[in-house]
Amino acid sequence: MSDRYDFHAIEAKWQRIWQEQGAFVVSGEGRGPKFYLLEMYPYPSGRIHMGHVRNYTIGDVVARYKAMKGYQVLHPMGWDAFGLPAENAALARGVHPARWTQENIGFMRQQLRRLGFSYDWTREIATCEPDYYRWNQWIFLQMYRREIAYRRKTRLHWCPDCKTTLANEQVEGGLCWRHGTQVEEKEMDAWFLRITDYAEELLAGLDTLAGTWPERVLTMQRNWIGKSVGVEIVFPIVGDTERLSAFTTRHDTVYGATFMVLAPEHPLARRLAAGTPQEEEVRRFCEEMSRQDKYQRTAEGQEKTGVFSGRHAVNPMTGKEIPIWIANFVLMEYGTGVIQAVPAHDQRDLEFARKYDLPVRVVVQPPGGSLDEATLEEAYVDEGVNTHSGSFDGMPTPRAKEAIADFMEERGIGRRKTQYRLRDWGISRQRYWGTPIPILYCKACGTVPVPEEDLPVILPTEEFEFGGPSPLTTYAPFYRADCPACGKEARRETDTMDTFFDSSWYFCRFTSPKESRAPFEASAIQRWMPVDHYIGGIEHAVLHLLYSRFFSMVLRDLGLIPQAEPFHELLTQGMVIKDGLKMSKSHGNVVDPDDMVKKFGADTVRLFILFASPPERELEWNEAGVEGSHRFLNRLWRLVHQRREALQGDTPAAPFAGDFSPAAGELRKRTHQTIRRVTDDIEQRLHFNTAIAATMELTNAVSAFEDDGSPGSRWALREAVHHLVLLLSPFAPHLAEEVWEVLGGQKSLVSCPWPEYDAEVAAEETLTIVLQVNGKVRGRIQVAATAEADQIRSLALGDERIKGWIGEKEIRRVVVVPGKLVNVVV
RNA sequence: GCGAGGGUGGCGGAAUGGCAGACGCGCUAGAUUUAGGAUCUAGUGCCUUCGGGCGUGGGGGUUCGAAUCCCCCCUCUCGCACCA
Repeated sequence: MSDRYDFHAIEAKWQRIWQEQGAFVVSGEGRGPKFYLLEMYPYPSGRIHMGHVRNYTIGDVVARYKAMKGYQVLHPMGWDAFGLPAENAALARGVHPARWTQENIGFMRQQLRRLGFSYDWTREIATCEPDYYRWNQWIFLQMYRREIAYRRKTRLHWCPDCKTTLANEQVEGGLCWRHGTQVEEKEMDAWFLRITDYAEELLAGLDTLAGTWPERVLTMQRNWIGKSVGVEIVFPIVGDTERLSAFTTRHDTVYGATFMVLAPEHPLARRLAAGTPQEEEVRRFCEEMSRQDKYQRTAEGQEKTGVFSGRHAVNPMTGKEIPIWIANFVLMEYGTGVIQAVPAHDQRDLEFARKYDLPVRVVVQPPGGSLDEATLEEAYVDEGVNTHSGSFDGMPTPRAKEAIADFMEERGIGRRKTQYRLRDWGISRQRYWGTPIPILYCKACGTVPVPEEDLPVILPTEEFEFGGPSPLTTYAPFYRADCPACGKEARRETDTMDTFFDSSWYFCRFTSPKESRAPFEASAIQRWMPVDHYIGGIEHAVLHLLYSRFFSMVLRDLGLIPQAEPFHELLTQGMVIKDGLKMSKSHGNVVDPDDMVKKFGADTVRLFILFASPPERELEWNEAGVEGSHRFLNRLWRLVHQRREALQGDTPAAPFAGDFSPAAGELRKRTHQTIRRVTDDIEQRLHFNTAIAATMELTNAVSAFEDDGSPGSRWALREAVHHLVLLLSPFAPHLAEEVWEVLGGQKSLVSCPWPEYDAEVAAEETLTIVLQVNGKVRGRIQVAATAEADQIRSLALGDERIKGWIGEKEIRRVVVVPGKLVNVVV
């Protein structure tokens, strides 16, 4: 053993040994209960970034810790290998997306290996391999058969930079999630997955995840699903056979509906106005609206504008005729694209009514209040008691809702309805680098699924021209096919799948990645699913995590997996920050993990990342802090090196029968207290920063310990260092292994059990009691841990300093908290 | 606007009703060294008349005791955003 901490040599050595031993390979029914630990697999963009390193380091600590605790740990890694950046790279550098992707995977795999992560590399998958994507196609066919996958023509979000359509979830405030480009609208045929069929279960499942998923993610998914319970009310149109249906959650206010409003895109908007004096005005308004950017037009705070359609509807409850308007603030996508406007009880409707001088009618009074419709400035939106509502007068809001809904259903005026904000998931992408959708279009037979035995539909990897439309659309060997039903010529679907399809079930594939007859093997799924602990970035709170939950429900309904929720515990790690900004290329503040590993070693980088901040919080990158972590590892190295002679000998596994000096006893106490602290910090809240701080304190105690050469002293020293190394091994595994070997450890730490603490040794025999007078600290005393409250009380009152502070004052109360403090109130 | 999470030394952070600032960084002084951005030792919240006083975004409250619980306000980050 050299006296220099040669981290390059040490890390390379142990990475080789782990690989040779297959230290992390999982096969068969291993010892112990299962633990499936997964980190979100990366897109092979070219290089690992600090966010990956953080994500995977956190996961690796948990994996190594659980393995030492006796679990059989499944800890796989793979590549989310389809996607647009590969095509962009092809355009920019003339490299085929397949080659670019493969090269990136090769490079990034080496980067991950150099960080010493405990992956079972025999299970590595890449979604761009036919072995993988054929099962995308197979799952798609099962969905098609069950009508979960369907095709329809619709308006879709189109990103001009991606040159493809986007799912609702991929549009953020009207901008492309990847490019930040204004998203356009395009009408086209596309494949959808009926995620809305699972809206209710997706919502209900969130309740079962409370406690194991962050509240933030649950809220985001709840908001995204956006459930509303209400009534769809039918309003006849005067002089027309058409009727208007409007969804509302406030059917209790229907008596106050004094006008109707249609979205400008509503198909009836222009037709209703035809032949009225307003026809021209309506035409102009609708055209102007269609020219405006929809996201700006429908943004909150936008001035409400509209036009009268020239026609009237009938309020089915009052029988009164009410005008039909067309306005910018009504969305065609939500509900029916028509609203009943109740200005007294809806702020938007009130603003609109005041602007265009439409009637306001109060039908709900707050408790004790009396709203005046002539002077009302703010809509009353809370619950109250119905008024001016015919036979429903005097009913409190919840009862009025029930009674009015019943009444409407009996008369056929309306029906109860649950509305969701969630839309079906559009998965068609007009791109090349993705899974081909296994569908054929035959002139005679129509839409025909590719027979399962013909899978996979292979994505051709010829040297195409990239940059324009997908080369699949012009490459005849791909799109030309025979119809499996009639044998005549058919055209193959040339759209590929959204890559979120790939990632919605990859965690299942890891359980049996080589399975060739099915997407995964039943017994492997039984053993390993669900993922016990899933770790990744918050950016997938809605996208990937919602889609994966949906897929799991579908796979369960297909009888392929036992349970619906795929991820038991979820940890969303915080961002890596530098100079107050997210570390990213666009901010120009990127620190390359490779540079750091070269300069300080993988163990240092891992340790710093874990030490600087708890996992769920942001992490401020600070190179001085990295040096601090490096110094700590160096200090530990030197400590072992300097005391090498003393440290070799009987391991603490062999109990020591003799006596310990007071100093040795003190060190043993610290050792066992540290085991307890580190274990609790990992187990209870994954706070690695405080766990590492505890190991630093023990290191300091070992440094300060003066070895008197006696057998007891030697034994206590060895015990401390042995345990210290075990405790550090999940964080800095290479150094720990190397030191362990020096200490005389016979086998790799990977197969060593996590240390247990001895509660008796860890116990404090005396405690420091804080003495307070009126809540202010005025002194401290040492008492035996076994001391009773009465004893502590009299010791405290007898203390000279405390006597001085009490003086002549009258003691009003003495609070004694055994083991903690005494507070004298005067 | 609604929802979630934050605000503690010069910095990252610790303490979840009981000693505020563990641990680390940085800084100061000293030792050692040819030298050091290496190592070791000591110190390091602010004020102080050296008794002590003040201090966890601000204000109020509960309590013997509050960074921690409750109410109001300010502020930052993220998500949703005219959803009927």
